Amino acid sequence: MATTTDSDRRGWTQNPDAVKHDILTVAVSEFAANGLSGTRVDTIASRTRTSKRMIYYYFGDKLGLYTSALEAAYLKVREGEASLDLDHLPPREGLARLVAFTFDHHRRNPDFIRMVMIENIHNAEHLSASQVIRDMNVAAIEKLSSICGRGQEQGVFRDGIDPLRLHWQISAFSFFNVSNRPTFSAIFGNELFEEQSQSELRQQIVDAILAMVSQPIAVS
Amino acid sequence: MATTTDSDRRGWTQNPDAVKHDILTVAVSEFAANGLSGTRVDTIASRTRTSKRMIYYYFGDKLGLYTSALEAAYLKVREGEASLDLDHLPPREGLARLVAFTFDHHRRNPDFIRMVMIENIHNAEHLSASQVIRDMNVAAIEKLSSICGRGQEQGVFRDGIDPLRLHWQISAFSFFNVSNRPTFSAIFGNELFEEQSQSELRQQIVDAILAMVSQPIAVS
DNA sequence: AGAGAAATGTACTGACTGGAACATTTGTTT
DNA sequence: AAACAAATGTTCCAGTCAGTACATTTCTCT
Repeated sequence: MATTTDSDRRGWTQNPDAVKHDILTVAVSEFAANGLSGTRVDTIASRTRTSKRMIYYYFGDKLGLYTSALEAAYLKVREGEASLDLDHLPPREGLARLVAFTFDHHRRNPDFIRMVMIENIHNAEHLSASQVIRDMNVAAIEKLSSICGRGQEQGVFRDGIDPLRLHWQISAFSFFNVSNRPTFSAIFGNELFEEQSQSELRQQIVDAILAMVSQPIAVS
Repeated sequence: MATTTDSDRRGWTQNPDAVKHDILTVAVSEFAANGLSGTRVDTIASRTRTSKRMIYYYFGDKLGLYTSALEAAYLKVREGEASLDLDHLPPREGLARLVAFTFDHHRRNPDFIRMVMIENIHNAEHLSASQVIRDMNVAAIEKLSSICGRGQEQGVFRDGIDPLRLHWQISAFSFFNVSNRPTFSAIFGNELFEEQSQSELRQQIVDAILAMVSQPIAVS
């Protein structure tokens, strides 16, 4: 709930950007909470400073709003990731930092995770339509690629690492940890999701990833 | 699609069990495809040999049907797992087999995965109500526990392994691989999901898990 | 200032959808 | 066989909800 900076619409002044932004913020939260068909346009409207009329005015229909909300969610999260600068770190530390960051970042952005879950339920058909999103994510892989490249040059990483697979693995842990928390803790209890355990899990994952990129060692 | 054994209702004979089973099968597939609020009771009914009337007769309301479908999905999948006997294998092989099996089993049961995804979107509130499901899953952990115990006795596994965390990690990989395939391949292409890559991923995961339970080795 | 465009308010509707009412048939028990 | 219970068929309805029609206000440009 950011204090609307440039837009304190006192009394009553037009401010299209603020209105759009307001709608999108609420939309993300509603869609993330209730899914595409579970969300009511009227509910979104009522949580907004504006009216349902404006939703249709700016976003056409429910699907248009959903797609925009999806993009907004991706954008916000990828922005957070961009703040991470790893190039000045040695490869192993850089990778460790990246993994730990990803783990935490996912935890901090449950709405984003939920939007992705929902999009997966819908077979990513709306995401596919968004070039914006594709570009952002490819950029994320490049960061990983660069670390891998440096690591291999310096001989601290093994050859033949596929950055995409690495990304897949890092994501798997970090994503699952948030996405499946409800069922997991309904079945096995909440223990794994308390702070202490989460720290340990994060460390475990960092170690696992590092082991995976290291020179192979025969295990007895 | 088992050939309805005891129930070929030729002409017109009552057969409550077959009707219930019929409804549940369709319900799982519809709910898995469209989510809770995205699913239409009428659609389920029309895909059934019976009518909407019977859905309400046996399951009360939409939520009741959904809950039963969820249980049915869990039951079917856990049955498949029960067929896996690992006690006669040495611990390392047993664990490797379990991990590989889990990976494949999840791939073979996308509807189950989707039901769990949906349930997570709903914060597991319906699953929480089902004692049946909790019991089944706890049983799954016990299988893992037993392998760990044997491995530690024999000195091939390190001490302090927590079976629950192990399960968490195995699930993370295997689940994510199915649940996030749509978004992942929309963004990065389908390469990782072709047979060849999937085999390699599976092996990679088996190795990672085995490394994790092995006696620790300092890595340069 | 005034005219056209952009933005917003208000009230409404047509289709969809979960669920119920009412009626009938099939099975079971004594 | 009759009476009761279980199962099924048919029809309809009342609430919900995405989307629209129509009217008005604010902004921008000349």
